[in-house]
Amino acid sequence: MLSPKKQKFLDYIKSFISRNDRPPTFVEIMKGLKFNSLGTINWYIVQLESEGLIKRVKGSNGKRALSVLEKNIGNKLPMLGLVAAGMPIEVFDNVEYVDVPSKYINDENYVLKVDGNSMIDDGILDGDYIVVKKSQIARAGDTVVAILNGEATLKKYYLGKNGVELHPRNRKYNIIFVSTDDQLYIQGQVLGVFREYN
Amino acid sequence: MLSPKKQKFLDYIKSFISRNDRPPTFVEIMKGLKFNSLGTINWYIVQLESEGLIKRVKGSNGKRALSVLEKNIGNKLPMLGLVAAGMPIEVFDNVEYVDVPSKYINDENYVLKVDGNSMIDDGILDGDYIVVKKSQIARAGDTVVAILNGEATLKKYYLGKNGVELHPRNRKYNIIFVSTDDQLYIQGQVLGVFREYN
DNA sequence: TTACTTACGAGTAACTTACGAGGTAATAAT
DNA sequence: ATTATTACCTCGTAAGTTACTCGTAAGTAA
Repeated sequence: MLSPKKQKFLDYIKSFISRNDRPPTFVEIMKGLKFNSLGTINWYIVQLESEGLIKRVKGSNGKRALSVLEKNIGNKLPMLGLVAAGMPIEVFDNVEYVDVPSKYINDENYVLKVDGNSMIDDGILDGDYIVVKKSQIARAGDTVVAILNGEATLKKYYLGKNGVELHPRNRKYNIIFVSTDDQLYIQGQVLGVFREYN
Repeated sequence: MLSPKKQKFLDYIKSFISRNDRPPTFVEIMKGLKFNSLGTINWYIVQLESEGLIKRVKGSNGKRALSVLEKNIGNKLPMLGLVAAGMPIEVFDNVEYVDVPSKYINDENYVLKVDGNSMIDDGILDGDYIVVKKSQIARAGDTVVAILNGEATLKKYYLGKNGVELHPRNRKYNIIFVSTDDQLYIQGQVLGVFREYN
């Protein structure tokens, strides 16, 4: 938990970057935050770096520059894209971060937005968000994001007599029996679902 | 069991953290709780720590050493009880705190666990958690927690020709037309739903 | 040179901790 | 019926630590 002053310092850097599309120099921070010494700025930078919240990188022209790591963006996970039945996952180019319960915060997790109704009988509706944990394996009964022959899909994973079965949860769709000819990758396991009302 | 004064003290810390995203200083607690001595604050802290409800993070002493145990930390809201169709809300006596997206953290919100299937067609299943905002009013289309003649229920709120209608979202249940003889209290508006998989 | 980053020593205010003392109120002992 | 005893709570202040700030100087890359 960051002290208020460090938080303010970090917020300034973030907002500077979003305003100017480049990180501030030490002098700019000093003026913006009304400090009187570069030593103070450096002290904060060292502190924040040691706490893993920012890192220093070489700027484009060789001068040093700061960059803020994504991980400090609140209790948020990247929403990587849409998952819809029968389509590759559509990845957004500018990733949004969405607020999730803090227990899900972890490097292995990400968020997808659900497109379509293939899981409607499990209460996963079009437009819901799912928290996915990267994982190549699944247990029977897990809800998983799978890539079958290049197409992504959200299904329940089961083991039947003849191997893996992917069950949609919508009576209109059929169970998929995965044969040995098929290429199946489990991409992740669904940990949670959430939905917002306005 | 905690004495009332200690409970109040602990509650103050918890609510401070959820309001400000950081633990209070001794002075802040002193002012907030209208004590006149830091010694009193320290006495409570020592007491609560020895009862295992609080811990100090920074070893010996130092600034901002106060921190509440994980159980109470973070983005949690009280889960006040169960809401089931046709029953008063069942209030738990020892309130649990559940993790929710941080945007929902605020004194007006709380969490209920859903018991029953009256909203299944809206993807709200038995066992799901709902985030509820205390509110006596509702807009048409809102999902609300309402008390109708003493019975709590989770329904969608609409205005029909003859006044308020409460719609379940399960074909097996009927729409409730609220008459002027009925006592209807809107208790809160549902802001979000979430569900966990194991 | 110019524009910037790093490093260091030292000071101060903010904050926590320790300690001694005292004041109720309830229960037990005389 | 008075007096200890104990648990619970409150105060004031001194001492100890840390977080933050400064100024200055040296280092590094275009």
